[in-house]
Amino acid sequence: MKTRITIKDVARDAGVSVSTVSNWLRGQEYGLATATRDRVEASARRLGYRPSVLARGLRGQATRVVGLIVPSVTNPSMPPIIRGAEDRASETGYSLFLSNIDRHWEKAVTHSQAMADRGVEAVGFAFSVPALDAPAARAASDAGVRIAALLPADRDLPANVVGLDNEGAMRQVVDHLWALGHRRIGFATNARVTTNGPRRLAGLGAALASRGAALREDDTHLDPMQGSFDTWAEIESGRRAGLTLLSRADRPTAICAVNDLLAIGLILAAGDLGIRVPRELSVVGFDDLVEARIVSPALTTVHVPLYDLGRMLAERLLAIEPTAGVRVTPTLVVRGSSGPAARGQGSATAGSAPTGPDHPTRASR
Amino acid sequence: MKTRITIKDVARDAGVSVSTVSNWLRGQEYGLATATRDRVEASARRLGYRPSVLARGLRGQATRVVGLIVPSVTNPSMPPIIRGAEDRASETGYSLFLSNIDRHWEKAVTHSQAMADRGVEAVGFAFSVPALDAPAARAASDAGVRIAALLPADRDLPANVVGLDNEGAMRQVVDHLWALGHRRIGFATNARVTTNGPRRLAGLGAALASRGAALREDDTHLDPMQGSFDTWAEIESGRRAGLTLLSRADRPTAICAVNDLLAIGLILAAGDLGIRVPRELSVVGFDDLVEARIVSPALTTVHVPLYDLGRMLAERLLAIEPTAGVRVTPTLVVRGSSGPAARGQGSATAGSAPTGPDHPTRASR
DNA sequence: CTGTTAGCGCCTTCAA
DNA sequence: TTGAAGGCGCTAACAG
Repeated sequence: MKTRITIKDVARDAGVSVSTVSNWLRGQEYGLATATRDRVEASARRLGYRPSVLARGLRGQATRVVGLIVPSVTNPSMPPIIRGAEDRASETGYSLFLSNIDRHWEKAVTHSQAMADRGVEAVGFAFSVPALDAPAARAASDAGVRIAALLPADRDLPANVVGLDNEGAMRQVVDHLWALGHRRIGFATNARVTTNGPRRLAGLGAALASRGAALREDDTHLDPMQGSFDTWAEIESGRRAGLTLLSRADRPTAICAVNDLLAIGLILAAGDLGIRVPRELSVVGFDDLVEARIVSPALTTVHVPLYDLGRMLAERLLAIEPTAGVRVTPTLVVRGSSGPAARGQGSATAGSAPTGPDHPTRASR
Repeated sequence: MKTRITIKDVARDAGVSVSTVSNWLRGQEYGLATATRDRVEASARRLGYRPSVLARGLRGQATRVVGLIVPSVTNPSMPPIIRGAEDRASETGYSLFLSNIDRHWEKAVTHSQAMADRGVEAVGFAFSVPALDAPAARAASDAGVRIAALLPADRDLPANVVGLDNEGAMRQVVDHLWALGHRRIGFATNARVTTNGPRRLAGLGAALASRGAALREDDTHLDPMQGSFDTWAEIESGRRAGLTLLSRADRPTAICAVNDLLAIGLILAAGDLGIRVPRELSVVGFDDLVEARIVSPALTTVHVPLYDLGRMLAERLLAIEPTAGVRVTPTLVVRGSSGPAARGQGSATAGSAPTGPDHPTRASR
């Protein structure tokens, strides 16, 4: 445990005053005699001097730290977002505080305060606050910290918000399924997906309505999903939803899931019931996680540019002035889990390989 | 952007001196008159005072921040580790700096310096440094920062190391496969898995040798895996390995993968080649990611307690004094991807369902 | 029991 | 072009 070497040590070693070293630190703006500069630079390097960001921050300067609060690190959609944010931040020499709240929303308040106490310049929320004026966000901004968030894109898009256009995405999903002949499309979600879930459901309903069809009440299922918070639990919730929606003779020919995890659960449920995907049932997910390419059949899903979302969020965290909100419309990627609607509802049609026909326009895994 | 309220404001408001407030802050150790304490507490609460961790840190106190450097956030084995570390840290009121280096090992140095500059008390490395004396770790400890790491458990287990017993795990794998009649067991890895990979390979060899069998050179494959760093790329590298190892009439009856991602790739490769798993080929993974339960058949794999590993690592980050190293031996979990060895190598035996027999001792998904 | 004082490492006027 | 002094918010002696 060496004792930290300070600006003073460098000054003494170089035979100059501390402020000279300080000037040198802050760049060449103030003209320094080249000789002096070299001396300072030499001793700084030789001593292995590293300025203390702590002390700088204390003086009201930039601490070069931003915080990110995520609802759940283990949710597979988060890592790409985190990576995007971290990449963007570190490009500008910033570090990232990460805070996982495991969907205990009340923790967001304490964690954002903890961040503020540690002098972060800004804190970002990844899908965690329903609105920017939620308690956690308020706590942060009361502490003089900038805030930004990743949210569903509603009609008005506040500054510093990266908004996900759920409705636009669901419209694409319906376009796709409709073209395949599906008229009865169901929806599976759970109580966990609180911000995007309702929008996706509403988006599905609206898209169907615009074609004169309707979303049947009994074709939607919201799993209560209490207890464990982990990824597998979310898949299981999709499976339960699937069991409920599919255990009827009169069932939809396609089901959209609120996210890929649920969709994987739906595929498992279909397997449990001996329903073949996509021949007898089409399944569409949301997010386009790696997992979507692992299940079989591979999932037709809405590709959300998670990494970019993370970058855009960090962008707003780093900006001094509020930045205009962006609306991001994700795009559908078609894989093996969706196919032509079965003629008679629930009854299989003939032919084709188990994994379904490989349509040329389809994405490979 | 309010101006921050300081200890001085509280002091003035309560009509006491700053040091009285400071004493109050640091707990009741110093006897304070109850009346004074109440007054201070009241004004602090009313003003919404929050002590600055920055200033405290400057005074050489605890900053209550630890750092964690991970090779890749998007690698599915990391989130549980991060969650474990974050949970443990926040239990004690600590915050976590997260740093993603996307397997650019040289970044570990700059990032751990950046953390040190920001006054972290300790930095942890998750599988990222081959040894505790690597440059990044050295940089941190030169700056007077404690360090800890998650590493393969070698013979000697230094303090502050959480060591994973790869050899013990591979022994269990071989026990299992051997009992199923497998005598030729292959191994698939890639150039990315640098710390655990070689140990797992060696462990497999040793376990086979102890039974008088040998690991054949041509039954092992190391995919170079250049380019993209994402999860799917790792799965693809497993697929390439599988294609190489399995495209021969004379092939092993079982293959172990260095991790679950590669194992999933092996299953895909088997599918490509029309080789049925587990009837004609057994596949065993490592890590027990959620993904292992998503593929079909579900993966027989080594369950690594990632969350606990994260906690144990954080435990060492938080401890002032070096803590003894721990050796963690993961345990095998048997699922659908392993089964009895085919009689004639490469030729299928009769009977059983496509997904393989559901042996009673097997774990369900 | 409470107040005064002197820094922690750095930056920022203001002089020299 | 360089130096001296003061202060950021807090703690830690030491007085009172």
